[in-house]
Amino acid sequence: MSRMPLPEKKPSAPPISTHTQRDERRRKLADVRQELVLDAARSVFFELGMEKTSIREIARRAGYTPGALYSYFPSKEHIYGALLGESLERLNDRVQQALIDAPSEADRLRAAATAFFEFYRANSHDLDLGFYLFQGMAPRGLTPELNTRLNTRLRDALLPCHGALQSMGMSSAAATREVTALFAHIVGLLVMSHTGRIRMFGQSSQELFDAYLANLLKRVQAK
Amino acid sequence: MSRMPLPEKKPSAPPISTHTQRDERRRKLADVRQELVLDAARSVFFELGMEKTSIREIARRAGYTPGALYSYFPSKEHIYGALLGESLERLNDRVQQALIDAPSEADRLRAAATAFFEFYRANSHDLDLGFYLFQGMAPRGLTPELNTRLNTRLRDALLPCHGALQSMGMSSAAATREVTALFAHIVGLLVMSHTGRIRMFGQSSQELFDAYLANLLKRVQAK
Amino acid sequence: MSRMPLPEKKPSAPPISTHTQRDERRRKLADVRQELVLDAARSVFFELGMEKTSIREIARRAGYTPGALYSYFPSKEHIYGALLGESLERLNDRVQQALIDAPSEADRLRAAATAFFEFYRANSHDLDLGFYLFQGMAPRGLTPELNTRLNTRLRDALLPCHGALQSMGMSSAAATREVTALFAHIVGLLVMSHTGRIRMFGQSSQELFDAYLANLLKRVQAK
Amino acid sequence: MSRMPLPEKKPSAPPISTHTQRDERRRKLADVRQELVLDAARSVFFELGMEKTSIREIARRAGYTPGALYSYFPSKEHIYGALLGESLERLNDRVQQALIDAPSEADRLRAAATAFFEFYRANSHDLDLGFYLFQGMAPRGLTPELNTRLNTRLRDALLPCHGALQSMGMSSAAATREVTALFAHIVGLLVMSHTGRIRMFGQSSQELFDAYLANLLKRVQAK
DNA sequence: CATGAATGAGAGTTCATTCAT
DNA sequence: GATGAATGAACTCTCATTCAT
Repeated sequence: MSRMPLPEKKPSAPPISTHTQRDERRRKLADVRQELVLDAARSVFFELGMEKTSIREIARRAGYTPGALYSYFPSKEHIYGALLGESLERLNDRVQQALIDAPSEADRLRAAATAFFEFYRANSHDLDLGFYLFQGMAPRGLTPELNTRLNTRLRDALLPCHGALQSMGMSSAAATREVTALFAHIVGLLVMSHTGRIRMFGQSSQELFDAYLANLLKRVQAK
Repeated sequence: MSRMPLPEKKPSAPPISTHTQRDERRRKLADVRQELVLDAARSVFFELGMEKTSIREIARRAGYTPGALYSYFPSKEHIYGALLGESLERLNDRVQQALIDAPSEADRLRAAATAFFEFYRANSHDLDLGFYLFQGMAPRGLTPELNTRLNTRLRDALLPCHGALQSMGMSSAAATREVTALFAHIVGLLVMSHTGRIRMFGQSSQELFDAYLANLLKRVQAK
Repeated sequence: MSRMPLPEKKPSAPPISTHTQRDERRRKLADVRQELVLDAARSVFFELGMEKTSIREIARRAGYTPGALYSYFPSKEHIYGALLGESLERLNDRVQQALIDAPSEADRLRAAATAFFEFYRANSHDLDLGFYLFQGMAPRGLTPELNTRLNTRLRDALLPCHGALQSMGMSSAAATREVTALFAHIVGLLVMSHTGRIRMFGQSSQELFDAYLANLLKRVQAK
Repeated sequence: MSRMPLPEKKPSAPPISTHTQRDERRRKLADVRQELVLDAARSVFFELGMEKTSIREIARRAGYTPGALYSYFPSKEHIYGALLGESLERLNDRVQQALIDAPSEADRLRAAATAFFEFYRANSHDLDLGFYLFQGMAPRGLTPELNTRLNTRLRDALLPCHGALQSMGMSSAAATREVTALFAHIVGLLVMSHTGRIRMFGQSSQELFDAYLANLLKRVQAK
């Protein structure tokens, strides 16, 4: 990402903006402004939820008029796509962070899985984002490229768990199966927590998660 | 209201419509028509999804004008409520059916859980219905009574699993915990199956469910 | 209004319902039920106001279905017409009542005018009724006969004032002028009281009415 | 963004649109269009009356789609509010105009009151506007600020009468009382004129107003 | 007389998106 | 790049009235 400095090039010439330089500046500005729109979108979406989020409101908070947003994103769906992208980056950050001080493989598994669970437990709206966009295999109105990128980042977030399981002696296939199940369990717990079903049974999603994780570890170590 | 019995039949007398008879006929007609509306609603909803379902479209398919629906249901949400109600009845039917030929308690657990899982796997829209209405503990625009009824029926569908677990020696509290986890796992698997995440990992929700169930049984029997 | 008893007529004959008798009975029943509808209409209208009054709600309170009301009144407007008719009867009753113990002509004027004012001050909805129906000279959807009857009863309620003024020496023309002005003043005060304009000026409609009446009396007696 | 000042004028240079100029032009255009909507609204309202005035019809006449009106006004009530605002401005204009050539205080009172009366007599729909919005102290869906502004302008229109009465020796409190009564009388006369009640009594609202005013003047001067 | 299902017209409002400027 | 006016389609819901039964 860093750019090599050019030590000497036309030192006497007045600093004329070249095409590339100007383009770069522009792109940077555009990026900053796009980020501004995303910030607004996130704030709206986190405050009002998916259904009540409107282009108008996002524009208002970003200090733009509705039409302006279409310079940055081709549709509402793409804004959500970008938000989801950011969300997945944050998720990966958390998971990586959690791994730093994990001595054993078992600790790595526990740390990564817990970070994953905690991320979505604490930020339920990030979960909503994913659900909104992944209704059926064809993610709403997104480009296949974006879709692939998002999928990859989701996988990435689960990779440490997979790695740990393998390191603990599991075959890759078995590890994948376990990771998928773990993922599903987490999602299930959180969805049901959101919709109040877990409270209905007098349970706590956290305890249930811990129990699942403990069982998983036991299973792995038993082999 | 009681009617004198006529010892000797008057076979020639024409069958006089009593009040109750007429009322009954009417109620049946009304029920039929309400069911017609629900059929239309279900078809719209299953085809277009919750978000794109509109009163207009339901009415169109039912052969009514939009306003007419309001004779049958006081609001759009109530139509969903009725749909969900039916769905839960079907779910309970399946679960009960599955229990009929289950000799052992372990079989009962397996049968009930599998029926539950299969119901939603095969009818993914029924799962959507529940999600739409249970956004947060306060189901959209439903009366608390209806809400309670729906919750109860959901619980009912899981009761056999709970019973089986207890019969196998679990405490009630532990059984509840396991049932909740089972429920969450099923929901997680199905939600992720819907959204293509499971295929993404090259897995099958059915196999994952079987594995979860097997583990659960092993855990129970180990005690 | 009383009905002559028929001392002896066919004492031996079995009491066969004649056409007229049956019709009479029917009419009475119809009247009773019509009154029931009006009671319901009044209660709705007084509670919810003109705008929120609906045929449905009236029917509901009267224990009928909407369609049934059309047996009694050809339109919503006619129900209002009937309500206004009743209202004017009550108004006349009050005015007549007030006159009973009025010794002098001045007292009669004061009593009648005050009764009129008080009636509408205390029952603001009765005023609304009149306004709703008399939008422009063509009273909404009423028959000319009903309209004339209503106008007559309104006049009747003001007649005592007119009479008193004449008895105090005014010409009929002058008395009419004064009565009209008095009526207008009352209506103005009440309308403005309704809409909060009088409070806005820190005044009370009652005091203003008293002042107007005092001035009127002074003017009459000065002649 | 700053532009180097050119000491020597380039008289041939074309007039460059500055930001402010463009903004101004835009605002003017917007104002014109808003006025267009108001014109349409007024025409609908004056033709069909308040109750039958719909956003759709206003839009149709203004050459817009319904949704477009919401760029100009946040709700139907706000359109009425704007209409009433204009109306009150016109009223105040008339009153001020009438005061110009009034030599004495008595003339001022007469001129102001007559202008007020005449305004509403000649433009009965302006009176309706006020009534629609001031149903109860809380003008429908208006902001408190707009409400206050409207109230103030109404008061303003009556202020000259108040001032004249004071100048003629009345206390402020007494003047307020008289102005309120005058206002009520005018409203009463006009309302009853509208609804045909005054014609019913063979009277003319104008003569009755003159008589009231004459009496008021007499009372003031008698003191 | 009464029902109650149904009509049909219409209400106000919202919103993603477009596009001339 | 940004504006903001405008579209056009859609939304849920309400209501007086009608009419076969």
